[in-house]
Amino acid sequence: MGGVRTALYNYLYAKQHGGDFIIRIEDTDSNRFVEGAEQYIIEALNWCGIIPDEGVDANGKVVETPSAKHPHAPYRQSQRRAIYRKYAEDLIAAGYAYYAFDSAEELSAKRAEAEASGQTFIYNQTTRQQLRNSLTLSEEETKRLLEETTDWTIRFKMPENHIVKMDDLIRGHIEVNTDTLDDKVLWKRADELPTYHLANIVDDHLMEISEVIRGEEWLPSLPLHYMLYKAFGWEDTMPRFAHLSLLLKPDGKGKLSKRDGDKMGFPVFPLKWVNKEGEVSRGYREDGYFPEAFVNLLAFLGWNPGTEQEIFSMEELIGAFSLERVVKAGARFNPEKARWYNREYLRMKTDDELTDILVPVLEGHGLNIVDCPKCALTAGAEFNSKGADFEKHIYTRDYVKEVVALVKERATFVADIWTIAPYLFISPKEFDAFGIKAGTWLDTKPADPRRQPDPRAKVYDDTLTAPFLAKDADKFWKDENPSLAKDAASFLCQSDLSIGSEAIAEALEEHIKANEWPMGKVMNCLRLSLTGAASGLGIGEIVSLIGKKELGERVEFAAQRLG
RNA sequence: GCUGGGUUCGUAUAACGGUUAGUACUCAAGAUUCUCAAUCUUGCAAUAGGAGUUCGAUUCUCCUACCCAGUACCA
Repeated sequence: MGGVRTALYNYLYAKQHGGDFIIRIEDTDSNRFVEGAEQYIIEALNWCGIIPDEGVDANGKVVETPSAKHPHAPYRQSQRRAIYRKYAEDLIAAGYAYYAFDSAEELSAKRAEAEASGQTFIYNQTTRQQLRNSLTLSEEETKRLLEETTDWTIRFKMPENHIVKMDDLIRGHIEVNTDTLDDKVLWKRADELPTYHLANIVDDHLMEISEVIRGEEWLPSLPLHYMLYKAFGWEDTMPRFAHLSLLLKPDGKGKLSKRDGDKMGFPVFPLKWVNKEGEVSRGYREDGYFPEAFVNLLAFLGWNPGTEQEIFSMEELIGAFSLERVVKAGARFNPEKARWYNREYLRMKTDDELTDILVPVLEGHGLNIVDCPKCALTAGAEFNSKGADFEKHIYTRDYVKEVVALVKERATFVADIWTIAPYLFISPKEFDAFGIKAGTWLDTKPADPRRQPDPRAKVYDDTLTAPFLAKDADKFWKDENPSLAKDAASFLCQSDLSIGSEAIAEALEEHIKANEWPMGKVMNCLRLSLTGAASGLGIGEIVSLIGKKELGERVEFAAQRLG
């Protein structure tokens, strides 16, 4: 999420200023190569609608050879090896860097030693004179080691007592004394690759990068980067910098990590990711978020337009974004608000768009959706007036669309439409004892389906044959006069159901009142019979969709089952 | 430890020296309804602490506390 947000801000900034958004793969650590990571990044950005102008071709592949559209290729630093060494050597020739021959083991031993005596070992101007490098060794010795050993490095020679004056687009002016900095490794002989610091500065220069918008973890390296630009003599074309605060975990302390998502039940990855060990991290895409909602909520994590508008399309974001309005403090991610954003976007979608997404979900639950009634003829479907065959589980797309129109205002994700009202597709075979005990006749409230996956939905998937608790049935069927539900149902069967759900409900209510039946009880018993649950859609709406035949069968089945 | 950055309702944020400190999410209550949602209305809730500058500080300065990052031959 943090990475996508950083990319998004870069993209918005670039597009707003008529610039290009370039993808460069900074893979200079051969030990940390992760199979598939590069493709994942490109796919994730693509899903978000962040389309690079340069660096990635139309097929989503990182460009390796220069062309008019991709003049700075290759865009993988591992394929730019040849470039960096020259620049590192130039730095040495100019006295800004030196060869260091201390092995990684020697250095970590020194660090451990210093730590044991309560101190910190730093490779800097006070220690470099006691270490093995081209500053302390003779020229011949240096030359010999360069040829005979393969694990030397090139380090930046940080000057003494120099105040580096920096400007950050978000944080303003910052000053740091070089005495607090160390001699960073710029180039490693072991894998013939530069470190981030060198590769980044060289490539940003070569690729004519004008703005660097990156995470706050880079702020401590900024003075080094300033010094490098100065050493190269590139100060005039140095990019401007902006350091973004980090995303924090929803509770407690620290920055957002993969584990938080697992623990709190929300994704921290844009797309599902499976690592080498087979560990699965869920993704926003797979969880049912709209990319527009994801982008919108990410944009607002650490930025705001200063107005009260909260819903922004990518186009609007490009217009409104500004680094001046990026917040300096770390932003804590709020999963509730994330869901709210998705709900808002779901409501903005047309019924057709939502239906397109819902159909595969329904098919995944074993339902058959056909585009037209005629298509189903060969399958032998017998549709009700709305286009549903409950026995064979075949439904027209138009029927699905009606369900979408009816249920979407209660849903956060498209898949919720099924979870909220499976009974609009499948006859309930089991009845929710919890629902019977809840509702009006006993004083407990059912769980809010918004907050949790509705446990009642499981009734349809898992427990079709689970026995209904006899004492609950007793309570329901005998004490609450639900036989009136049967009478109400037979009234409906004799009525015209093509008059619309509101008219149906109205007629039914009049009938109940005329007979002086208890309204709430009759209605709720009817709902339980039709849906298997004690709460949900309006009776008129349900009846209008499922039709007389299904209505009669469901009430009859409920009476048998619960009676 | 050191260096740098940060700190406004529970959360995201607004107010860039003068406001009854606003908005959204969450939560609570009410209206509505056959239930549950949705919707509408109302409500709860914050300037980390302390000095200073100023007629006046959320806003500027300093100190303290706390949080974050860096301190790798990682990015």
